[in-house]
Amino acid sequence: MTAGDPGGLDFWSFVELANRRLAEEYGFKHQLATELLLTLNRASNIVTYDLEASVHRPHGLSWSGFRLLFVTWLAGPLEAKKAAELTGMSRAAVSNLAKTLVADGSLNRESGVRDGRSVLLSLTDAGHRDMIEVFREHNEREDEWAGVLSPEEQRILVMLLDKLVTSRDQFDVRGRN
Amino acid sequence: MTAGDPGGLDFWSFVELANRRLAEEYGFKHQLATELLLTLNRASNIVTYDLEASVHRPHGLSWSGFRLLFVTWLAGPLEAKKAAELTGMSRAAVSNLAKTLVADGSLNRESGVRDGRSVLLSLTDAGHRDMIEVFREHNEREDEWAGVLSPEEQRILVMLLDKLVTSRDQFDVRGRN
DNA sequence: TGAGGCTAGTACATGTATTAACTAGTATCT
DNA sequence: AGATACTAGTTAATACATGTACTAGCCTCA
Repeated sequence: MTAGDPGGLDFWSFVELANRRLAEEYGFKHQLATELLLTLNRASNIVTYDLEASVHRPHGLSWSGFRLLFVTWLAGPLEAKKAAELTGMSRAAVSNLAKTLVADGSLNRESGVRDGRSVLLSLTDAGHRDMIEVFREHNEREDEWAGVLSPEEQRILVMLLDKLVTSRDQFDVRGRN
Repeated sequence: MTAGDPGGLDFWSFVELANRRLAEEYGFKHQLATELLLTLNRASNIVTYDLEASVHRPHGLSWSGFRLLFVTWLAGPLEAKKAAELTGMSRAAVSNLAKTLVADGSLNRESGVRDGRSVLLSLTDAGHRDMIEVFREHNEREDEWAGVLSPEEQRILVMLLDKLVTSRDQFDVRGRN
């Protein structure tokens, strides 16, 4: 083995090991960047997985399904395209998801009047009732997560994450269709 | 429409609108937590998607494929289970992915000697060469992303993200199998 | 030593994402 | 008005992750 016994590695000792080898053996330079993106990715995955498993699946919703209903709930009836932008999904994903949510009875889909191509999404009454309940649980869970940071820390974190993604106009970023 | 014309909504005005309605119309309390998790999720998705589209897909790798090869590269030959822990995937995902990466010729899979149930993953020579090149591009791209924050800000961000996920022992978090 | 329980990995069915190709409606420009 | 280009949405093929159920190997302890 080149890296010693990896049996006891946890995430942080892996990051440390990785950074050391990347720098010393291969001469890569941007270690802090690697560490940052690894940590960002991991934090998001852990939190998302927990919310989906503990809140949404028990209500028969996928994480994506929740996100789509959430923006539809709060941003009023909106076009599928807008929903895709706000949720960060592709238009095709919204189209597919909408189909199942309509079948489940939580979403309405009607053609737009101004633009005949567009589709307006809105919640059904049942969908609205469900969202209030699901979001109640979701919000409690979110608070448990966020609560390990002070409000000040939370604000800093939001600010830094925002800065990270909004400054991306500085280079050519690949986004979804 | 209950929410006014949503046509001009971008992510941040949506968050603002959502928070206002959640608080005023429905009486939900943990707005900062909602904002934090929405922002975290979004930042991670945007950065990940960009890296995958601009670096990994052109090399014929999925994001997950890259992650698996990455930990295998740096943490030496390791058991599939360990790889699952480090990448945050399920064991089944590692098993499936390994199958395709072995077929692609970048990964070796051999049975463990100590434990006959386990499987040891390691890079082939070709896989090793590929990783060096792919990671070079990956690391440059990471640096472009991280570079919009000062090193000090990057460190704070890493620290806060770490605090967020490592304090989770305080409550019962759902993790993958 | 052998029964029961545990663990690593895999196969399968399912769900859901992606891209690319397509349809149909809209906008523009002459 | 008509040709052309563009845009919204859907569909189809494909990729991949999940949970569940299973197999096979290990461990313990009586």
